[in-house]
This record gives sequence, structure tokens and C-alpha cells, in this order.
Amino acid sequence: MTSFKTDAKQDRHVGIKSAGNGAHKAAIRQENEEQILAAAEQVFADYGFKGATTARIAEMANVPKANVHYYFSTKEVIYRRIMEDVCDHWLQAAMTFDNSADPAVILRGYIEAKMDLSRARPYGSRLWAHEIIRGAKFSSDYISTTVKDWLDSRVVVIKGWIAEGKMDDIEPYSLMYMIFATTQHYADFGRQIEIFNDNRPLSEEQFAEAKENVVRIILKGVGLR
Amino acid sequence: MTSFKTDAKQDRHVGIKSAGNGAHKAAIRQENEEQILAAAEQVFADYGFKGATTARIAEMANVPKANVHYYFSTKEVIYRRIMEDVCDHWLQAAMTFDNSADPAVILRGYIEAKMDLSRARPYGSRLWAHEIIRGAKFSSDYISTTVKDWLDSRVVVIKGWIAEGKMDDIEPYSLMYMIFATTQHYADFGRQIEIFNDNRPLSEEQFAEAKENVVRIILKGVGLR
DNA sequence: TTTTAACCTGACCAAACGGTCAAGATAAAT
DNA sequence: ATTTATCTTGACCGTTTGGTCAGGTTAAAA
Repeated sequence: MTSFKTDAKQDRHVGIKSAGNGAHKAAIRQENEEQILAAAEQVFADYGFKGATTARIAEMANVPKANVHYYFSTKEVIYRRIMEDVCDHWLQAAMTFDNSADPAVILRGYIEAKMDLSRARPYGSRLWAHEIIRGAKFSSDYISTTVKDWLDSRVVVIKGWIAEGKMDDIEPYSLMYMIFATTQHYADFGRQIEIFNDNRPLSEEQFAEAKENVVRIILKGVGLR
Repeated sequence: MTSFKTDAKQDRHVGIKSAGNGAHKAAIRQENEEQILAAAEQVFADYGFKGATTARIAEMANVPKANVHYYFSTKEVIYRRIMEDVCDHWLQAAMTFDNSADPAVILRGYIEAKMDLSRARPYGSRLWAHEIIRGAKFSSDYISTTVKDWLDSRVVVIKGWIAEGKMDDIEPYSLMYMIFATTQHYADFGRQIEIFNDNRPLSEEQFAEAKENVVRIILKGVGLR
């Protein structure tokens, strides 16, 4: 971990200096900010907003604590930045809704994208879970505008499918909540799943099977395919 | 809140004193412990283990902070107590598995019981979510023994149904995780659902409809009924 | 009535907290 | 070569933290 970071820094030191034009300083900044954000995502996931400490973020990012505050004024700024970034990725996972293809294809694509995000970025998902569990104190505005608009537009699409008789008459919100819950469970409750799985993280094969099961149950459950 | 507590205390003061035999002191103890546990459940749900403060628990329980430590030696003791109590209730919700009735009836009963617990005790669910998200540091032993045994025995039952051709060939763990995730989502992400629902908590009717939708999608999804 | 055991609590403490700052190091611009 | 702007960091500060404790009150037992 430590050696990785040091190496990367030195690589850049050598590789970019010749490019001149202040690129080195810019690279240092980018490198450090990324390092801090990545560390913070993990620490916030583990301890929540209040429980996370800047000292621990600094330690995990391999920078002195004062340096964390050089790049980010407060703990809250870091937290908000990660929070919105995670949610933006989720919203983009529903791009499949936009091309008006077969509902089963659209829903499958969305569920699979969501599962993949849980696998690829579990800390971000867990940070979001913390945020909502504690009452969405920082994010209620964002949710009631951006996220709600996004959700409502998908609900309209689903209602269209129902009206056309393409799927069962299911309350669309219930369906979307089920997709949120189930896909994010594989990140948020990953530790619990790991314990049930004889204390081993799900293998690629196991995860792929889980993903396929989730898709199958939900699609069939709403009368698609 | 305050008046409720004071009244209750005085009621007991009058009502039980005549019973004699140290019942009053015992009643005081029980009353205070319950008050503290109820307050702690909420505070832990809101802030997680590290973020929760004994001062806030005390304030919410309407007792001086020192009194919290008179009844419970440490914050951790309170936390563990609530945690296991919540999980025990969940395990009992799967009692329906024991009478060998129709799979659809059993699964419906379990899902409905789980939904009802999310509605009745959201803070407990959120405390558990915190605990797992941060890595199940206090509960991994409990999960890998008691809870795992419980889960595995239900998985056996489901595999039996599959073998008898009563339902689709679904990986039972995927199904159980989906039930965990979806039912607990209504507690853990209750604030998010509330925001989507025009900033109003789900009414009894809305919740009942959600419950029925969850049951329908999952039962049909696994080929039951 | 006296004694005893349980309950109550303001005041306190060492440790940990988020954030600041001055002073030094480094690299870009002049 | 010198100035300027950015990056780095140990030391520090006021506040909050979980937990303690001595000295009090109250109710049960003797």
C-alpha cells in the first residue's frame, strides 16, 4: 500500500517533469486529492460521518493530517463530494431506460449495472447507506430534486409498460425500491454475506450467479419475459 | 415525552408501593433501563456506534449521563444488548418455516412478518444496518453461529421445495438476501422513501400496498402460487 | 427508629476530536 | 538568480468524548 503510493509518485515525478508547464504541481494535487478521497470513502463507509476521523483518513491516505485540510477545507466537504459522486454513478446506471427497447432488456441492464456498481465500489454504496440511515441530513435537498426527478421519470416509463400490458400491474415505486435494496445489499451487507459464505467473499462465479438470480426473480416477478 | 415518563413513574410509585417487598425499587430499575435502551436504540440508529454519544442517549432518556453508566457499564454493553435483541426478533419472524405448510404460505408469512418488524421497529433495523455496514465488528461471532445455523436450516427447507418441484430452481441464499434487503429497506432507507413520497412517511395504506407488492413480486418471481 | 442497600447526580478527567497556523520545502515564473 | 506561488507538516488549541467518583437522597429491612 505504502510502496504503491510512493512508486506512483516517483513515476509521475520523473515522467511528467519534462512536460513542463506546471504539470508536475497539477499532478501532485490530483494525486493527493484522489488519495484522500479514496481513503475517505473507505473510512466514512466504515464509521459514518460522525464516527470517521480526519486523522484516520490522513493515515489511510498516507499524508499528514494537516495536508488533508490543505486540500479540503472540512470533513463535510469531502463527505459531500463522495456522496454525490456515488449517487451520480447510480443515476447513470439507468441510462438503459432511455432507449425504448424491450422492458425486459432495459430492466435487466439496469439491475446488472447496479449490481456491478455494488461490486466495484462497495465503500461508496456503504457511505450512501450511512447517509440515508442517519436521516439524509446532507442530501435531502439533492434527493428531493435531482434524484426524485430521475426516479419519477423512470416510474412514468414503467407505468407506460403496465398500460401497454407489457408487465403486471405493480406499483412502480415498490419495484424500484426492491431493485435499490437488493442490488445495494450486496455492497452494504457484504460483510454479512461473506460470513454466511463460510467467511469468504463471494467469488466472481458466485457473484455472477447471484446477479442472474436477482434478475430472474425480479423480471419474472413482475411478469416480464 | 417528559410528562409521559414522569407520569408513568408516579403511577408505579403509587400503584406498587402497597405491594411492598422491594417491588418499587425493581420497578424503578426496569423503568430506567427500558428508557435508556429505547433512547439508545434511536441514537445508535441515527449516528452509529462511534458517532452516538452517551450524553445524547442520556438526554433522550431524560436521565443524567452518570445514571446511564450506573445501569450500563459501557456504551458497548448497551449497543450489544439492543443488537442481539433486534436480530432475535427477526429470527423468530421465520417461525412460519417450521410448520410444513404450503411454501407460498410460509414465504408470504415470513415476508409479511419481516415487513411488519421494519414498520414497528425501524430504529433497531437501522442499528443492525450500521453494525453490518461497519464490518460486523461486534456481531461476527453471533452471525457465524446462531444466525448462520438459522439461515442454513431455512435454506435446506427451500432446497426441499425445489427438489419437489414446488418452486423454480433458485439459489436459496439469493432469495433470502433479497428478502432481507427488501424488507429492511423500508426501515433503513425509510427517510429516502419518505422524501420520494413528497416528504411524507408512507401511510398505513401505502405501506400495506408496498407489503403486498413485495410479496407478489417475490412469490411469482420464484414460481410460487 | 436505625441501619443498610440501592439509586441519583454535579463535577471532574484524560484522551481524542476537527481544525489552525507559522515556518519550512519545492517548483514554476520572471 | 531571484521572486512568487504552491505544497508540506509538527505543534498547537478549544471542544467534546466515554467514563469515574464522592457525596447525596430514598426506600427497604431490621
